[in-house]
Parts: sequence; structure tokens; C-alpha cells
Amino acid sequence: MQTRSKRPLTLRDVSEASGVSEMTVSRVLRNKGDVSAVTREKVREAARRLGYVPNKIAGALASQRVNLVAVIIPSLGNMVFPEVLSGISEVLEDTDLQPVVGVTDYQPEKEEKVLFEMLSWRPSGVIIAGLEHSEASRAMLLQAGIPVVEIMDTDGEPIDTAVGISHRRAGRVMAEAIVEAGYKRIGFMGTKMPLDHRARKRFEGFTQTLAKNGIEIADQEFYSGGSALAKGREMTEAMLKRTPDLDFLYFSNDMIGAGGLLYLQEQGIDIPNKIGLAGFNGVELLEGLPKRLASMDACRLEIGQTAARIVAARNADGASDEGQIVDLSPTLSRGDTLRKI
Amino acid sequence: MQTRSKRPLTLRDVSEASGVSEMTVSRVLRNKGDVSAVTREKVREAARRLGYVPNKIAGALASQRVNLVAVIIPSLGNMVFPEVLSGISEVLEDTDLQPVVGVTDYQPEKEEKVLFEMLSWRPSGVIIAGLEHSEASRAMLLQAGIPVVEIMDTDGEPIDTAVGISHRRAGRVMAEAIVEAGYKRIGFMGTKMPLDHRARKRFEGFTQTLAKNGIEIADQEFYSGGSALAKGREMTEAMLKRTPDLDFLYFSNDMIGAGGLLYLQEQGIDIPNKIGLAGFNGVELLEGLPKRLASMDACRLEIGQTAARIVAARNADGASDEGQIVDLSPTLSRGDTLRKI
DNA sequence: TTGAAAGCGCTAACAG
DNA sequence: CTGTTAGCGCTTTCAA
Repeated sequence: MQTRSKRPLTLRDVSEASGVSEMTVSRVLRNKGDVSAVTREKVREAARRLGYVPNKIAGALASQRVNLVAVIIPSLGNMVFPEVLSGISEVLEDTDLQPVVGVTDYQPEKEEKVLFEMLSWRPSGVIIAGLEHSEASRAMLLQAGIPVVEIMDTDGEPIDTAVGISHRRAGRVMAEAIVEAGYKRIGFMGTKMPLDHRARKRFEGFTQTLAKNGIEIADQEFYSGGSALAKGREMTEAMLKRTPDLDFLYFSNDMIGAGGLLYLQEQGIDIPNKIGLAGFNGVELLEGLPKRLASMDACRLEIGQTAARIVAARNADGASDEGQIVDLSPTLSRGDTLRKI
Repeated sequence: MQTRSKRPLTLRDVSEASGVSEMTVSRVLRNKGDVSAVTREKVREAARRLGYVPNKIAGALASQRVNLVAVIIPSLGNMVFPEVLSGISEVLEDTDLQPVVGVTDYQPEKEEKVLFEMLSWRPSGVIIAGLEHSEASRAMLLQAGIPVVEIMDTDGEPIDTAVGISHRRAGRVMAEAIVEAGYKRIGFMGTKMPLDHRARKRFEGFTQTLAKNGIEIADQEFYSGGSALAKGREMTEAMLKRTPDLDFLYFSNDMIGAGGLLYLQEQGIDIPNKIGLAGFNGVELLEGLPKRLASMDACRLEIGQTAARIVAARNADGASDEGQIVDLSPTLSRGDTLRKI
């Protein structure tokens, strides 16, 4: 270990310090090619002593290989994407690939920018949330010449490969369960995010199925910003004041659902008989609530794992299953807030 | 836009397509140096038409500049680090720097690995959580020759610069407030994480101040894994069964605190008179709970912003305030669960 | 098992 | 305002 220096160390420094050619030093440090045990030890020792950190920039340029996988998601703030990331990291840890995360805040322009920025580092693959992208983004992805896995959603045409669930179907399934359970006056609460296509698709599937059963959403409200738990609480109160005869509330995510649940419990309202409730995502948080909120698992972990496996496989054997769509099946959990038939 | 090709486009392709020298193309694409409006337009047009994405690897190697800032944190799973990240991104968005996140899972070996990996991309700065690092990690950081900001914690010796709060003091302040409010039989619940040094320091500050007031922790319990909300609930129940005369519960984080709160409310226990409660972090979630949990803000956003500003400033003017420690003051919010004096 | 030469795609530094 | 010439620090390839 030497004292801080302005210029980072190079292979040449290690080469000189060990009396071994740069090329051989390089081989030792990458465990590539045969090097005699003595030489190897000499090099290792010198590298360690100097505190040498290889320059991947130079390495990548020379080898035309970057062990990075770009992961592009809308947000880190709601527990769903961190869980997808866990799935990805878990799988990539057994390979030499590494995830690099970019966040878009649900903004197509930002997605475009982040994507451009990441692609300019020539990653070995892209895992990106959603099937909706700007023309420019699609073009970049197409041009990149690397595996592209679009995750979370399967309702649409993937650029290359998709892994996710059908949110339209998720909305339908939930609507069916609610109708079967005999609820009739249904309210909906969600986020004010026109660009959250998956929430939109769930809502569409939901209302369509209700319509098929002769039911129309009786009331609805959308929020943005603030504590989701508090918003769920407030919106529920407001909606029930406005439309007192509702007998079911469908929340676009578990967090606002939990807020609604807490509020209704405080009011001493009989759940699920007087009013039933359901959210979406199946987040871990639900386990600690006074009643388990009905919800639907979005298969977050599995999506991450599968996507990562696809990227890893393509990098390993170049096998190309382009056009593949992996459609996972979310499970509905009725919890304690959706009455049995 | 052309069809997918195996070889990514290079500057030379744009040069040929536009009939302008590579150097000038490079200047246009980086908005660097004076280029005539016509030439500029010609180049832009060609680049757009081809769908050219510059190769930052080559650029970085040539210019010896990488606009990346390594951000190394223990976890994405608990809402505290994502908020720090927001602070960082927010500030860096006004610069040409970009954060790249690495996660250590609170494991020193993983920290070492992630750090090595990131430093090998020669970033322009490092923002890393905590002041405790392995010898090797410290050495790398010292050698790197770039700004290093250690965040979250100020109880210790920074390698270069630190931005955070004193967790020992945070523990002390909370203990003082609890003692002043007249509570005497105090229970503690936390995570089973010997490597979460900040939680440890809070606990130390807490118990020391209690001791100074002649009080000893009456009961304590640690958990690991599972839903924090559910764990808080379970641990609270178990602890009160074991030690029924407790009059205060201090939780090492808000999530388990919320679980405890929900449980006690269901039991109809008088909060804060029969039992007082407090957590740590001041998370947004608290706003939606039936009672606002007493907590202490960890200044997450501000820490992120400040750290990013320091890195950005050092990159801009090279001004070096090494050794600086920015010690922020968390505010105690009594909420509804810590009785007034 | 080791080494020498020739780039990877871009930009700094000069010239014109 | 535009072009030319050298590398950046590695790895690939080929020879020894």
C-alpha cells in the first residue's frame, strides 16, 4: 500500500514492480492463460502491495466486452422495483455480469436519456421495465445488438423478449373475484399517473370485466404525491362521504389499500361484509396489518430472476430466443378483506 | 435509423456519412469548441439518421474523465437509502455527473468487492455509507485519488469527508426525552445486525444516557428477516407478555415501531400514557398511521444532497476541503406516542 | 509459458 | 473554424 498518488496505477507499474511483462501481468490478474506458479505469485504480490485496481475502461475498450447489464426502472420508492432488483442481482451474482440501475421516474424523456447514457457504456444486456417506449428508445434498443428484456408487463409487443404478467388479466381476475363474492357498488382509487401503463391496464381489465357483469365503477379518485398510506386513508374517507353506499374498494396499490383498511377499521366498519377491500402487489408490509388485505402478487422476484437468467444465457451461449414472452401467473390472495362466496 | 447490425456504429461512420472529419464530428456531438452552424447540422443529422450512440468507454479512456459517481449503500429495501439516493440524483442532475449505485447488504466483504468493481471504472467520486470499512476498502479509497464522502454517520474518523448525523447523539437525545417524560421501565427492539454500526451506536448512546439517569433497559429483543411490520407486532406482544410492567418501547426503526403501535392499539392500550413508543427515521409512512409515532428524522434527503454537492464542487473547482465533517441535526418529533412532560 | 506489436474508439493538443 | 497526429491502458493475436 502506498500513499495517495495523483495518477492511478497501471499495469505497467505492476509490471515494473514485479519484473514481469505487462502481458503476463494481465494474464495473471485475469486468470487467463497458463502462467507459472512463481510468476503468478510474484505478480499477485506486487499488485497487492501497490494496491493496483485494474482499469476496466481500457480493458473494455480492448476486449470489446463489458460485464454490465443495464437495468432501467421507473422508481425505487415503492418496494416493488427493489424486489425485482433483488431477483436480478441474485441471479447475476453467479455470473460475471453486474447490474447497473437507472431510474426514469415514469418519464419517457428521462427513460430515453438514461437509456442513451447507459448504452453509451456498451453493456452486455438491457433489462427495462414496460413495453411502452418512445420511438427513439425503441430504435436505440433495436440498434444496440444486445439482449433486451422488457419486464413487468406482457400486454404488448416486446422489442426482443418480455417477462412479466398481464396486468389486464390481473384486473380482470380481481374483478371476477369481487363480482362472484357478490359486491356491487365498487369504488376505485389509484395514482394520478397517466404514464404508469401497468396501472392503466389493470384498471382497464378491471372495468371491462365489471361492465361485462353489468356493473360500472360507482366512484373513483386519483392521488399524486405524499404518503401513500395517508392518501389511502384520506381518499377512503372522502369517497365514503361522497358515495356512502359503496360495498367494495379496489386500490391500485397495497399501500393506499393499507391506509384505507386502517381508516375503515378505526371507523368500526365490518370488513369484509359491509365493505370489501383489495389492493395490488402482495407487498410484505401487508403481513403486519390488523387484517390481511386481499391482493395480487406481481411476481416481482421471479420476474427479476427470469429476466437476469435470459440475459446471462444469451451472453453465455449466444442462444437467441428472441421474441419470447414469459407470462407469469400472479396469485390472488383473498386475505381477510374479500369475502368468500 | 437503420436495421440492427452486429457492429455498433462509430464516430467514423458518422464522419463518413456526413463528410466531416471525425474530430469535428466529435466536437459537435460534445458541444465542444466552435463549429459552424451548417457543419453542426450536417453532423447532427447524420448521427440521428444512423442512430449513433457514442462509445463512452473510448471517450473516457481518451479524456481520462468519467462522469460517474459511485454510490455505495447497504440496502435498497427500507426506504431510507432510496431517499438518500433521491437527494444525490437531484443535485447531480444539475451537473454532468451521474450516480451509479452499488449495494453491500451490510457485508464488509461485499462492500470491498463492490468498491473494487466500481473503482475499476475510475469514477469521479465515491459516496459511501458509514465510516467502518475493511482495511482493504480504506486503502482503495485512499489510493483512488478522487473525492470520497462517507455518509449517514459522523461518529468516527472519515477517510476524506463525512456527511451525516451522530447516531450516538440521536440515541442520547431520545433517551433524554423519554426520561424527562417520566418513563422508567423501558424496552428495546431492534434488528439482529451486528454490522449495522449506526443502529449499534444509537443503542449505545441510548443505554448510556439511561444509565446516567439510573435506568437500565428492562427488556430487549432483536429480529432478523421477515416483514418488519409483522415483526414489530410479534415482538411487542412477546415482550409485553414477558415483561408486563414496561411503560416505554424504543424501536430501532419506524417500521417495527409501526407494527408495535398497531398491536397496542388493537389491545386498547392507552398510548402514550400507559405505554409510550418511539422509532427512528421519520419515514413518510408514519403519516398514515392511527397515531403519529414519535421518531427522529435521519436527514436522509439532506445527507444525499450535501454529499452530492461536495463531490460536484470538488470536480468543478478542485477545491479540497478534505477532512471536513458535516454534522446535521436530526429533529425529534414527539408525535402522539411520547407523552409531554 | 512468455513477450512484442497492433489496435479498441475516442479526444487532447496542435497546426493550419 | 477544421483537420492531423498521438496516444489513453488494456487485450488480442501472433511469434518465440
